[in-house]
Amino acid sequence: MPSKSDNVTMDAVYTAPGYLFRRMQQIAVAIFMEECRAHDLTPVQFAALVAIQTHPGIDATRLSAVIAFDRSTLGNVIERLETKGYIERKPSSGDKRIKLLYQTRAGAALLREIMPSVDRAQARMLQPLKPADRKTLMALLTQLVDLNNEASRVPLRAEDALQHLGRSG
Amino acid sequence: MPSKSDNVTMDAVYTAPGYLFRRMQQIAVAIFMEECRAHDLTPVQFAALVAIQTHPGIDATRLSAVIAFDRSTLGNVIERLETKGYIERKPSSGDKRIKLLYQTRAGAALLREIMPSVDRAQARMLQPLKPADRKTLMALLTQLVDLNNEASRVPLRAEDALQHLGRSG
DNA sequence: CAATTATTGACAGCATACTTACAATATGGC
DNA sequence: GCCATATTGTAAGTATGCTGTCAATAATTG
Repeated sequence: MPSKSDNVTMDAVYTAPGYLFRRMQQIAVAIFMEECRAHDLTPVQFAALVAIQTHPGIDATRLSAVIAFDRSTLGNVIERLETKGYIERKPSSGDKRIKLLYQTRAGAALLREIMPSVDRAQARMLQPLKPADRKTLMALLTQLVDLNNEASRVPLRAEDALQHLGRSG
Repeated sequence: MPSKSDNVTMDAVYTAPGYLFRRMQQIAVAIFMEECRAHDLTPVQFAALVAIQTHPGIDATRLSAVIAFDRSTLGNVIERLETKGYIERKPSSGDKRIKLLYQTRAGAALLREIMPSVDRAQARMLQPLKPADRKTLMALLTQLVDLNNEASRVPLRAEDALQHLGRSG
């Protein structure tokens, strides 16, 4: 606690949860990019590619809900994945507004190849902690993200994709 | 654990530390922006403003080390703070390359006014957890960020600013 | 069935975050 | 003092992440 109420110190930044979350995110991205450099795939593109593989024929709006991504941003991500040949966009026969997303053979191959690097990256992020502490941190973070889901601008809606699978074509 | 080794599920995304860190960062920024909407200041701009108040006459390179920010990004952040009238850039008498950063009266006033909102935002981020769990999470996260400091592209170097105070003019 | 409302994808704009490159300037060794 | 090297700020380019808006199309409702 600072001695004077109007004298802000750097502790107001360094001990703030928001600062630590941003810092950890920076570190996580740096480690991911370092491990996956050879595969030319960002963390976001990886998540999108996995989601498209898991939910073939999903559309962009539902994809954004499945990986808790902003829809506007996702458009560019999809475009990059398409340019690189990892996914395809096909018009829907039922709904002329939407474009269905499918993984290509190259996309599936890339995902197989990159998994070890991704696993290494994820392990490296937590490596400095003792195993028990890693579990504690992940448990608390999982809880917190879940309980704060509605606070983010793009809440996670993992179920929407399943609804979709039951209707479109 | 998936039953087939080549069949990736969304768990590969949802349980990955990197995904949780990104998600938590999204949530933290959303909460900060919501609480501080009236003050027209982003989390990054807030950190920069605090650092400039704490280290008057710091230059951009040292500032980037003090708040663990990319130097290129920081150029734009500084420009926005200057445009809004919260800081000033003055040439250094000793080194013609650098521009020294100072907080304006308006910047100091803004910082005073915004602190309650910032505190509220930081509290809200952790609120869903029990008090004991908040402490545990912050302690582990502080450790992890510190131990992973060198892994990020812009490691935190809090001391550099102090070195600077002892030489420039 | 027609009119309102909602959804979808695209786009423009702002703000981080990082990479590389560059010009101006400092600093070091010689 | 001169030259190789390093530092500083800036800019261009890429990639998220968000806010809006818009047109096309669907779905709903009177």
